[in-house]
Amino acid sequence: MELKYRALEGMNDVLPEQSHLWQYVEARWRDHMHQYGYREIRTPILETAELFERTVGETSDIVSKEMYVFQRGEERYALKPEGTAPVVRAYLEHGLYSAGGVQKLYYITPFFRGERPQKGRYRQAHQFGAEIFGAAHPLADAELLAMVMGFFQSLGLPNDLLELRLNTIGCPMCRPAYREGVRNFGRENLERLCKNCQARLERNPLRILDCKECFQITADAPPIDRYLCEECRTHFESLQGLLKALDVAYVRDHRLVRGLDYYTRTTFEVVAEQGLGSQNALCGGGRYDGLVEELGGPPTPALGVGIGVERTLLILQALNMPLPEPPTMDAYVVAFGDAARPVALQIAQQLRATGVPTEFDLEGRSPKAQMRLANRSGARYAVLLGESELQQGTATVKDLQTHEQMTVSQVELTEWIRTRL
RNA sequence: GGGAUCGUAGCUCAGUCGGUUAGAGCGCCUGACUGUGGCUCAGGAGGUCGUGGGUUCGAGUCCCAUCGGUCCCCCCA
Repeated sequence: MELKYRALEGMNDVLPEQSHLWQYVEARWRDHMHQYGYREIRTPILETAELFERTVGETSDIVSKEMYVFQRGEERYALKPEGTAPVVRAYLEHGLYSAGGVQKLYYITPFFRGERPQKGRYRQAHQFGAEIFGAAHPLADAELLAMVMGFFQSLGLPNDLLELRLNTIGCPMCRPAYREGVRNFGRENLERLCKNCQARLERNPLRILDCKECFQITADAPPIDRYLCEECRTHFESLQGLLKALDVAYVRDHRLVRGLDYYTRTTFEVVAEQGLGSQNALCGGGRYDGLVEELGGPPTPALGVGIGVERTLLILQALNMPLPEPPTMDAYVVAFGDAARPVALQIAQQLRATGVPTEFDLEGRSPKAQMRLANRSGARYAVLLGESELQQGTATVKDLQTHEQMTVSQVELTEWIRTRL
């Protein structure tokens, strides 16, 4: 069929047959966040483009070629391409730091990147995010990672099907030296690197480490460990000790540098070994101790994670994890004949008001058709109303599983059904 | 941005070397049952074969273009 209007490339409708699955993982996430003491924050979809240019980085792929930017009057706006920067902006704008102590915030948000879509990658995607402000101690890193792995576990995903990859990328004190080290290594091997990496060697040398094309060559690049300053080194060692104590398995990945400029020290991601195709990262995150200050706030250590909702759903389905059935009706009110329809509607309303999910035919259909719909709705009980019931002030209740029928007075009907569900 | 692949009813698909009114299953609607579902049977609705152009006496089938889906590179959630 030729359609005049269709959803934009990479933008998906979530249809009723899938939406209950979204509700399920969202509910799990909210529960999980509550367990850990996070509170929800919701920020607008639009921000000034500059917010992301400053934080994510002008040279990052996200900003330089994937961000949706448009102009209206003098202002340049961007659809949020990630979740952290807006939360930091709100954190500062409303002075949340003045409450003192650690602030733990979570969110569920769409985000937008103009990429070519493929499995697990869309132009509008959604993420579960969690951010911790004001916690410099590695305890925070450890709790965050344990929280993330615990979330996947709570969805039934065995942790041994996932791989937590962990790295540290140092801080402004020690990273420059490391960047130079990698840059020098790159220059020494310049002609062997791919064109892409040759180009970014000057602007963002660390990115050559996670280039798949240059995987072989950069295997010999210097690891960061001997460049780390004392503070970064002890932070990372302490974190690793805590993870072991918590029995959180991880793999050290020297190449994990990530594409957002604001990260410091800890970086991590969780990849699925099967079920996701080539976009196999379920989540990514890390520490961003300099970001709050970068945006004009007080020096505030912080860290966070973004979990892909679509990818989570994909892997749950691919690995046949337990998922809820779509919700069904409990009752269906059937009217035999036009005279019964208004009464049937009233009774449906009563049932709904007492918390019984109830369906009712809105087309004035035949009894037969209504019964068919009653069956399809999944309702346990069909409430039948015809002339004789109307005269006697009763309803015939049919149990659609056992096929049993009985007469119940209209006054007692809602209570009768409620007690039997 | 580069590449691969696919586009026939709501869905899953068939359609033989181009040949006449384009089919099936599922789903949907109606009836068999003047007030009763799931099974069965009968009937019905629904497609300008993604779109545009070309070749041909004739195109769903061949050619070109274009749009869209899917997947991959890139990048990342």
